[in-house]
Amino acid sequence: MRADAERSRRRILDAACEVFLERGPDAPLDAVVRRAGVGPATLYRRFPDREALVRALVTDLLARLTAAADEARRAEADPYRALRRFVHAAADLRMGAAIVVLLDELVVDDELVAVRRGAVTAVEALLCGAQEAGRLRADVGMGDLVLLCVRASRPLPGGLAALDADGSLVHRHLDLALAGLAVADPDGPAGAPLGFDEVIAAAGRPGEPVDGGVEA
Amino acid sequence: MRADAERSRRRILDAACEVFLERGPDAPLDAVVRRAGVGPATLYRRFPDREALVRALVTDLLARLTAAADEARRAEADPYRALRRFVHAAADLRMGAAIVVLLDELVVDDELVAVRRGAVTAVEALLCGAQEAGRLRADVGMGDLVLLCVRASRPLPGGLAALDADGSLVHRHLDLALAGLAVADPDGPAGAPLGFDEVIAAAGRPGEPVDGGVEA
DNA sequence: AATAGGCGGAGAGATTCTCTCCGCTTAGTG
DNA sequence: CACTAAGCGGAGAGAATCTCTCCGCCTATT
Repeated sequence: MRADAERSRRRILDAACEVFLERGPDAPLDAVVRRAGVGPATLYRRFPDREALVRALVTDLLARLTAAADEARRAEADPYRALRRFVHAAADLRMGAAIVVLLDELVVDDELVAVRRGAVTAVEALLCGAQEAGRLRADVGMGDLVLLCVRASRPLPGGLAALDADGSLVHRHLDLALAGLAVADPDGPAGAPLGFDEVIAAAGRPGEPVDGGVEA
Repeated sequence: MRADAERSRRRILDAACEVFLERGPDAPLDAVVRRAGVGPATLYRRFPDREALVRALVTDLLARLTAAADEARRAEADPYRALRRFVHAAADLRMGAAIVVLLDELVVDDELVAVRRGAVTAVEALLCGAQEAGRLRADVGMGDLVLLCVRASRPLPGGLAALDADGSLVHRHLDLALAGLAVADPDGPAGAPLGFDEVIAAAGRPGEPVDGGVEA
């Protein structure tokens, strides 16, 4: 693959990540094109349809996520610090996008299951490590962690996004949230720990129409 | 105003709140109409244009928010519990919507400034109370609190929304996050406390085009 | 029972989105 | 340096969506 083609591909994926994050998985591909600063033809040549783009984006992100988890595990001896390092990296990767589009827009084929399992395993190792070391409360689950990342990595709505142009606020708020996950418990959070499986289950069925309201 | 008209109005405002929250302030009014289960004419009769709808929604939400803050203050003797009660109420009100649309879509006239000041004052009282009582870390500001509420009260993207159909997860995660704001500090969060004024400033200018990327 | 105000649906006109064709540009190769 | 094949952006057709209005039926209120 030619160098400029690879560069275009990267720009499109990055743009798609942001756009889907901001406007949801149904965002016009037109918006992706504009954000990426490429011509429409370039997108459609590389990704024949929306599904192909989404799939490429998701597998790309999951792979990078797995790599980040492994890196964090290697780089930090203390399990809590490792988890923390990973969570910050995940925020930088805009992990939320992977999850959100993964969820309804795609039929989960074997390849996707495999790459997803890889990511989950790597992150679980971090989570369990921190818990076994007694640094993380026992009543939080993978799902809580994932949702924390999803919420944190979404860009702020509207003009608020400008507040975090350099991405430092995300990290501040992640730290605050992590402090809540650490053992130090005043009352403990309401409800039971949320597992990853429940998240997947919610994601399983292709996003039922959300207009709902009063149908028939 | 006739009873059914009042009911329609309420349904439209509720629907608009959800739709703007999910799809951003540029969401088609068509979608609001569908969600509300009313005819298009009903919306346009009540709110001549998008601006009128947004304005009504924002003032309505800010008023309810102020009421919630006062109620929390009265209902709980302990300042930290009062703050906590308020934050949960704010999440139920989908406070995020008020902020987001307030921010770029509207010219802030005097009425809006007044009602906003009312809300800010009420919430500040809660925050300062909890801090003076030594129950809340001193290095968090109004902006942090507001952004916490904004993040927490947004519906989860895509199919994840189904996870929290009954709204209980929001409260769990708010509790976790609040625990992070409480004094118990392992390291303290990165960065300086975020004030409310900075949030307003970010919001001040009407949402510059976000497509950006490579212009000129 | 009368009536004024309210309601939803159909649809015109404008806008936006998807996707393709085509002539120019650029990266890799000998 | 020249050649060539791959890549690129823009213009634009056709489809889809969105905004907003007219109109005939319905239903609170007196």
